[in-house]
Amino acid sequence: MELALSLGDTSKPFKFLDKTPKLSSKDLGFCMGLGSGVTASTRSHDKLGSHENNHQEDDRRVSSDPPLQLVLLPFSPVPRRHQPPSKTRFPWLTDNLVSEPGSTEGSGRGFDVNRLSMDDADEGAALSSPNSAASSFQMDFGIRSGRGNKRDLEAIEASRASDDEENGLTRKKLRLSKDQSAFLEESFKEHSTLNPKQKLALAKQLNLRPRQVEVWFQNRRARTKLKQTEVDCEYLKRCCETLTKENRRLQKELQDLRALKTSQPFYMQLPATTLTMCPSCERVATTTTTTNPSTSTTTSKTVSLPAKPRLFPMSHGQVQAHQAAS
DNA sequence: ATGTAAAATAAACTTACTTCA
DNA sequence: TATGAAGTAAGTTTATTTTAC
Repeated sequence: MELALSLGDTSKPFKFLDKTPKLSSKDLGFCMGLGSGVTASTRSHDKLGSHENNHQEDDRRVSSDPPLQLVLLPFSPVPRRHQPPSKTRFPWLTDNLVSEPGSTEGSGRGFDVNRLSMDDADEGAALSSPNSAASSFQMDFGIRSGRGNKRDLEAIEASRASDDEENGLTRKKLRLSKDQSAFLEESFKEHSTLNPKQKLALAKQLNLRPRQVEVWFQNRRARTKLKQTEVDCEYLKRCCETLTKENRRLQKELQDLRALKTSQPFYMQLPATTLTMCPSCERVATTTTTTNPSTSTTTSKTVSLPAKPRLFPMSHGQVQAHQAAS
């Protein structure tokens, strides 16, 4: 049994899951593939769900079982490096925001990361407004005088703390405000990873350091993966229960058939037969093993049958025909 | 209602690895 | 081919919040 996880990156679907459901760009969902197969090689540090670097290995998978795929919400397409950004309703998540001269996109938001060099921006997000995190929020992130809740005040403290850190004082770890978190969540729904420009823009927008935004996304991805793993475990548990039930049922059926066999002697002459059904064409192949008493050798032959296996004993005529054939 | 320890959560850090120029 | 920068996943640490008592 093989489990593969895709945490939102449908740009790189599992190669062995050919029946990946098509998701629209607006779909929010996770993908999980479940199938049996053999991996020719696995990396020593094989990471759960880290499929993006395993394409070649995926290509070598051998599986005849139809895969099962679980789609969960929310889906978050992951833009890879050097991949063109997908359409987004977050202008700060597009390269258009900062690149095209003459472009009006992003200008209305009141920031343009092109004005910042990499270093300037990196430091600037934290230093832009040393003592007024609230007032510097371009999008008015909820820290309003007189109404500030606890977390809002913490956000102010966070800003000051980052200043302290950069002044060489002890860094104090503080939580982001609800609005900041919500904003980051919305961004995460659009892109679970950020390119540097997006990171800078988001940091500036939220009055956070780019490093804080980066860490938040890293942690968010980890949380997503953890939750997905929990969901997967539950799903596999249910699969296991179902298969256990089926196994018990088949064992009982086998027991019944054996009892029937002892009560009807002509069965004694029948060789042991293994039925195998091709999952694609649904044709049944039987592998019949006969033992020659005189030579004590075992011979096998495979017979393809057009129909599904019969669950009832053959008629007397059929038995005779079978014996004649063998 | 209040205090406190334990558990849970989330921000930040470290390390190992991959990709790419 | 070697190398360093950049980015990410995974694991860990630690500050803060929540919960149970």
